[in-house]
Amino acid sequence: MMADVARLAGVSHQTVSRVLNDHPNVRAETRIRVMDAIDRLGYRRNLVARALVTRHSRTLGVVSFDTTLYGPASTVYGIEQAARAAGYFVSIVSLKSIDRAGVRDALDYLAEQAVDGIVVVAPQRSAARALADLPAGIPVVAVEGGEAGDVSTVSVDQVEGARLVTEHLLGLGHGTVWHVSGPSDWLEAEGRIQGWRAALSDAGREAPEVLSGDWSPRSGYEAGRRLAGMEGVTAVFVANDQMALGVLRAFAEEGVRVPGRISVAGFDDIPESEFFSPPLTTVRQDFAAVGRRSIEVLLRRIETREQWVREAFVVPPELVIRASTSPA
Amino acid sequence: MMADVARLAGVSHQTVSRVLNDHPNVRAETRIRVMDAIDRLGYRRNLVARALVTRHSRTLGVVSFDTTLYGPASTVYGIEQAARAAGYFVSIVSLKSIDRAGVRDALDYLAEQAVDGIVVVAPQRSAARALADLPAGIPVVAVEGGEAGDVSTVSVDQVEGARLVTEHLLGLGHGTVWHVSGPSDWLEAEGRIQGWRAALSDAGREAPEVLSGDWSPRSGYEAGRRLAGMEGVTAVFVANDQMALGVLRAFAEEGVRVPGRISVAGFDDIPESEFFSPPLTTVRQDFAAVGRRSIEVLLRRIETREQWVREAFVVPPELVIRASTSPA
DNA sequence: GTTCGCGTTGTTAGCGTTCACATCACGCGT
DNA sequence: ACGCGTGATGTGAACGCTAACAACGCGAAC
Repeated sequence: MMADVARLAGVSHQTVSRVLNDHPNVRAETRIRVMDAIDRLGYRRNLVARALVTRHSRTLGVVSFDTTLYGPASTVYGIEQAARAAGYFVSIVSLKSIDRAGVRDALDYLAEQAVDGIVVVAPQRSAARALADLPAGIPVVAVEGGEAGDVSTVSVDQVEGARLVTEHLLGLGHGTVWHVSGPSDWLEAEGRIQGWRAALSDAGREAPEVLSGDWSPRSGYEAGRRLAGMEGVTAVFVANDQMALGVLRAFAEEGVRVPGRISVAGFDDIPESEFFSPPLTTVRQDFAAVGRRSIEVLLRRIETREQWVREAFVVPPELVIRASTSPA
Repeated sequence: MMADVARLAGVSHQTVSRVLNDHPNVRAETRIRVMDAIDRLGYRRNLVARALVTRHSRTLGVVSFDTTLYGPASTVYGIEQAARAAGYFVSIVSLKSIDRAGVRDALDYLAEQAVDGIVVVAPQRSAARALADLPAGIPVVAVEGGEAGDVSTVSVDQVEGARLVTEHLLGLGHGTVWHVSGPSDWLEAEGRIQGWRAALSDAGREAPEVLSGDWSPRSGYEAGRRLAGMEGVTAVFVANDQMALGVLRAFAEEGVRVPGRISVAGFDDIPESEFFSPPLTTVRQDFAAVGRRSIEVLLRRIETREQWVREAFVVPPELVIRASTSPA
């Protein structure tokens, strides 16, 4: 412990502390002597004791949902990188299902651990609602979350992304665009539906019935079977790339040529999309940027005790055009 | 803090502590009074102070590489679930590149935070080597790691998995099986090559030249182009599903029918594989089991101060046969 | 009726840091 | 020669909890 180092260096424990914290008022020679003692003893400061007195753990909590999926995994990755770069640890709680109680528990759990702040990746309405009753006093930022509660949010502009693909398809001359959506509880699913609807109505087209899936390739496959059997479908916007893969599979089985007979577009731009058959037109989300941004926002709140203003940061999506879409 | 609760409940702080720690010798009535005071005040104990005196943080560290990939992400997810179920927090460090220095830094970083134990997801030889010089005194378990250092390991039996696919292909009557491998620094890549070689040589066949990739769909695509141009290739075992997707894409472009002319098999069974065109024969790895098992091993080491024996746990892989492989 | 044991509760002393303040040496202005 | 400011260092307390032990009351056993 610190006292040992102090003894070996012939100084007081406080001086050792000063060296460790880069306090200016330490003579260069003393500093060297202390440093020397530190690595002679292989001393490593005890951050727990430090956290006790400073009341800062330099740990951030992250609550996320199924970090097995590409989106959340990438976001969490971005968060972790940014946090570590800023000298913070990241403690993760990954929920199986996001319901209000689950989120509450996770937040409590993290609060107990005395994290300095929390990032909640809350893509579901139910999760967003749980943010209404937060443990008091801990800064929180929501990623991909809704407007619930008194919390700043960072997210990719889903509406805009959906609008981009839909307009792309309409621009190719398709009379209308069908949509396979995500589960209705998800804010992202909702945003994509909104953008799709908006683009259609701006073009004076009527929105066809929405087919809905659960993000999984299988649900896309099932939607694809239905679409293949329908008349006059020439363009489909699928709410994520995994489901789009399922759609493509169903079309392949049914002998529906893509993009020959039906154009298909996805959302996310997972690494695989470029190699689907055919390569998938999709919307790229910069998850890393979202992660970075959320940490920025959170740290600003933590480090400056500034007057709190609720903000909503939006990261722009990017349309990636590949071979799965073509003129009508 | 605890004193407030004690005052409100009319007991000493120590009794509050006892209630919080489920100490047996507290009168039922007292316990109730204390509990009552606790949630009347919204009191939450300070785990930092607790950790300082108990010298256990109930936090585990996880060092992983690119948690964006399906395998690591799933493993980390399994680890987190298991750890939380056991009442431990999980602090994650996700490395961009795994070199010895990077792993060392991560371990140091976690050691400073006073984690009770560390799981290193160390699928690369260089990472495994870094385990040789660990911060002393902290229990460590390596996942997918090699035999380096004095560390227990938990992993899926790569050799066996590769053997299973290769035998499956040979059993279908293919004269030999080509292989697209992962990067040579990866232990998993090596294990898969080994199993493939073993199966071939057991069947008295010669192993063709290995094409090597970097796990990415693109590298699989490039290998696929090469294979498509070669004579007499009828079966290919690709070291992961993402690269297999690339291979399938290349074959589709070159007009090589799968499995008509060439059978293709992968490794991992990512959720997408079932919906590739054609659905991919592959080897399923139970990442969740690996995660759970590694926590079991680690906690046993932490909680019982038993004599330390190095162990290597192996989780069996499972062959999943789909439409991408057929008789020669 | 005294003693013993046991269940329950209280008291005190740290855990290893940092913070606030005290101290000391030294140089400078007057 | 004196006081005073300033930079370098030391001292004691505090952070909020648990461990160890002490103390107390009460029923059983002699």
